[in-house]
Amino acid sequence: MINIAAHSFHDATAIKLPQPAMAIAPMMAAKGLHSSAIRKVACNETLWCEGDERSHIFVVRTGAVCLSRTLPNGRRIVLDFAYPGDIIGLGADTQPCDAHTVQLTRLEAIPVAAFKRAVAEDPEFGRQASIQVANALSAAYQHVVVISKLSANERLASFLMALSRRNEAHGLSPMSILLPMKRLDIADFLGLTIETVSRTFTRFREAGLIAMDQHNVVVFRDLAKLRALAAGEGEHD
Amino acid sequence: MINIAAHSFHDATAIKLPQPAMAIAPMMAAKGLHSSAIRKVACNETLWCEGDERSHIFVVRTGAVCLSRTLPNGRRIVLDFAYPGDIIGLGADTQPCDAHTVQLTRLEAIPVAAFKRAVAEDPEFGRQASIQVANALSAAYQHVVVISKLSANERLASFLMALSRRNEAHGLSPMSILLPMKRLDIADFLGLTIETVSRTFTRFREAGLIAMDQHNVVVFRDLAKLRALAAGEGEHD
DNA sequence: GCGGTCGTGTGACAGTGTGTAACAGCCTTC
DNA sequence: GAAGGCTGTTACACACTGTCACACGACCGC
Repeated sequence: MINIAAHSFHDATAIKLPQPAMAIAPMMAAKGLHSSAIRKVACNETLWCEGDERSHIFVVRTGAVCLSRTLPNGRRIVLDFAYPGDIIGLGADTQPCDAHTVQLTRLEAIPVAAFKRAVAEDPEFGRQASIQVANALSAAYQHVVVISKLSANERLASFLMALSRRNEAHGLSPMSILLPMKRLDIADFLGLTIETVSRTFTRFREAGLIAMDQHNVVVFRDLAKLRALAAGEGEHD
Repeated sequence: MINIAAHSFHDATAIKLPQPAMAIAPMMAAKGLHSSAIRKVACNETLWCEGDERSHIFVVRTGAVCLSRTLPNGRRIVLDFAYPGDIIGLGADTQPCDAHTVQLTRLEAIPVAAFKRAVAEDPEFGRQASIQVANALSAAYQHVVVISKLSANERLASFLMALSRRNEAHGLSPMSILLPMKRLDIADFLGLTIETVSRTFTRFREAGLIAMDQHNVVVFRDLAKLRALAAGEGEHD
């Protein structure tokens, strides 16, 4: 359930935070762990459920994965999204959340046994994995901040800016992003309803902050203002 | 910033989750790490700030510590509380949050260097520390759930029941708890305002769910209903 | 005693976001 | 091309929580 990309979800405190320690990815490649089978998974398929014994570590190749929890009465919370390049399933032996695809997704599946062998052989490898978990924790803290103290406008801006920064980190343009998930997933991630998300998109369009030709493509028109919103500097105070 | 006790903040999903792996505490004792100096810290003192290099791992002996983040505009979010027996400061080398005391607190301070030596000597020790971080992540996920999907009533119930369970786990009565922190800390932890927290306490009293002679002592009168509330089973749906 | 601060509790009111609903656009299916 | 399902958008009344204001008690120094 550890999601390296989660670490990019830092707007309010982006400057202070350590860089995502991606060192583990090349280490995994060097160990031949990437030779594992590649799975092609349809949209809306469950990878694991909360409480499951962890069986594999997954590396997302294409598509997107959604990490969530569900309350007894059916209310769902999205804890994180995993995008291509992200590693999910690090951490404890018992899954702390559900994981399901939100698109047609290709994954590399690394059996936990193989992963643990690699850790046992090379302590540095285990150390890198721990750093990823610590980064995920820091990202979860940031998620708490976003949900508990930001307005709907600020939350959506924070979400969009995280994706923009992710694009930038991957050598793509930060001026536009592609939303692989549905409005409901965004709403459940930001602790809002689907209607509020929809309304906020509309407000951003009307205010000239963004432009949208399609439902899943966002072009940024005023990155500075969006970043200020995302950092919680706008509106109140 | 890792807080073992945080793990007890699981009401909605308590059954599914692994037991707090306290194995690391006796291991630390066995390694003589506990021989470190004990610090007596006044109320409202800062132990570290977000972004600081980690210098010590702390074991709380008495009192209570509050882990928080602050937004650029001054809005504060409490991420967790650490109580006697809890270990804080595990995880990454850069602190992901602030830490300050909310009471007169006695702490054992273990220098990071000594801790790292112990990890290098004994991989199992490092593994136990990683498990603590993973547990803290699971607790942070639960915090996201509480804040994003529960009502004010449910949030406060969730908080009170976590403390009740903690008492139970420590061999004390689950029927009453002591609140070491102020209303403002509780409010910032639950993503509410101090007024809402105050009103919710009053509502609980009037509904016969709790009794309070003093501001910081809560006696539970209807644990079953409170637990249902905490699990998000009450009210809506 | 007095006046000050701090923490807490309570009331009136406003505002944000929600719930419910209807509707539009796009896709698949027949 | 029509029917139906899914996703997204918009409108409006309502509820919950936040904001602002003030009262109360405990504690402290004068």
